[in-house]
Amino acid sequence: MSEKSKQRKLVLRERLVVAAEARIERAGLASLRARDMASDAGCSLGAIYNVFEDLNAVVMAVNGRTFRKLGTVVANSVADAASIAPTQRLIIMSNAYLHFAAEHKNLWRALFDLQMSSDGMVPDWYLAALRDLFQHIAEPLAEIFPDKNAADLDLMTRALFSSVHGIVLLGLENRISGVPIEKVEMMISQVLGEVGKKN
Amino acid sequence: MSEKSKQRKLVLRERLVVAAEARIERAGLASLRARDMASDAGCSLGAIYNVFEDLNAVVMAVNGRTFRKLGTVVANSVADAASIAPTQRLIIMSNAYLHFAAEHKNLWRALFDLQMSSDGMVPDWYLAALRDLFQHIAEPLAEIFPDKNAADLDLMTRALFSSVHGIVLLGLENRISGVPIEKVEMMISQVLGEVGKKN
DNA sequence: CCCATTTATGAACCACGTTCAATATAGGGC
DNA sequence: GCCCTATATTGAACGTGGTTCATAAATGGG
Repeated sequence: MSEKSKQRKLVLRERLVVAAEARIERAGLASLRARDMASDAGCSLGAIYNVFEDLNAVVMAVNGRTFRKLGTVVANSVADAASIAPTQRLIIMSNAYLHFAAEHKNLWRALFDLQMSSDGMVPDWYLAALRDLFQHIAEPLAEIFPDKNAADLDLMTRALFSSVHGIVLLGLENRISGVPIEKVEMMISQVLGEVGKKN
Repeated sequence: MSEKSKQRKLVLRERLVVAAEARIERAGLASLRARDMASDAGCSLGAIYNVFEDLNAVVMAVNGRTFRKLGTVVANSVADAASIAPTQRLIIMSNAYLHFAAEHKNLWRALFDLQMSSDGMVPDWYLAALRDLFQHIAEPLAEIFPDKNAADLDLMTRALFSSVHGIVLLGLENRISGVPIEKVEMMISQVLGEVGKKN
């Protein structure tokens, strides 16, 4: 395969990912259609399968972008906050997470709605992005609990991430909550604030 | 429509729900097929649509049963625990929630995977079941925080339910955690334990 | 027993992801 | 520039699965 071919392949992949992302963002993962994507990207239906394994792979690529954006947003939220108390930093990051989820609800949901656990193949970038996210949480936690060992810290990191994720998830699910976003912020602060009271 | 007709309709509904439940429990919501359900229940394909609006409605009926079972399990876990400290009661209920989810993973996931928020119609029994669940959580919380008003308690109830839900959700999602169930119990205890330390 | 009305049936319809035989294009040797 | 082969592109066709509906069977009152 010539260099030009690889280049065109890459360009088409990009066009397809952009098209898929726009569709998902606008109308949700469930309404993504191969034929729509193809016409958005200005290629034939079959062309999708020349550059991607299947639709799932396209969505995974979209999820990759989303995950990177999410990571950036969370990291930036505490970038210049070295002097802020660790509990506050946790709350700030969680609020960044909440607002990203609220502003890109459909893209954010796609991160978790796409099932991939079935065949056990989780791509490396997914695990890496998750590790990065966890690392940002573990840091303030290590300040709050300087005596905890690595395993305990890891467990607490996962516990808190999961808690915040759950609050955001159900908070944005209007069938369950119908709670305005400021209330969701308060819920996060409540749970994290209690943890921050040390032992 | 005669009385006998209504009776037969009800019987068929029941047979279909049982068939759907078995399929979902065994292989997950995503693998439920109308044709399979019909042959399991010993009726024709079209008969499904005589007694249910569509497949979604069948799954909603299954979810109704699951939700009732879940409510019973959680309620029973603290039925004879009036003398136990409220924080412990919260932990016991959460573990009951965790174990129900772990033992009926596919049925439990179906509770949340089925999208219904789109057309805003949430059935009454769903909201009622949720209210019941929240009530069980609010009770120990009211003991821990006797000074909080109803609105604050409600917020904290939702926050803690969401937290536990998130921990269970990501804890059972092997792509993210791969954490054994005892560790998930520990995470729940950690988060709830901190809250239980009062103010 | 007959006819009207209700109920059940499954073949057919449609939407979609995916495939693949047919077509178009590209590239290299002369 | 001209073939010819290899590679890439295409979109019609296939398989699957939810849903519908014309037709057939069953039901029940007179």
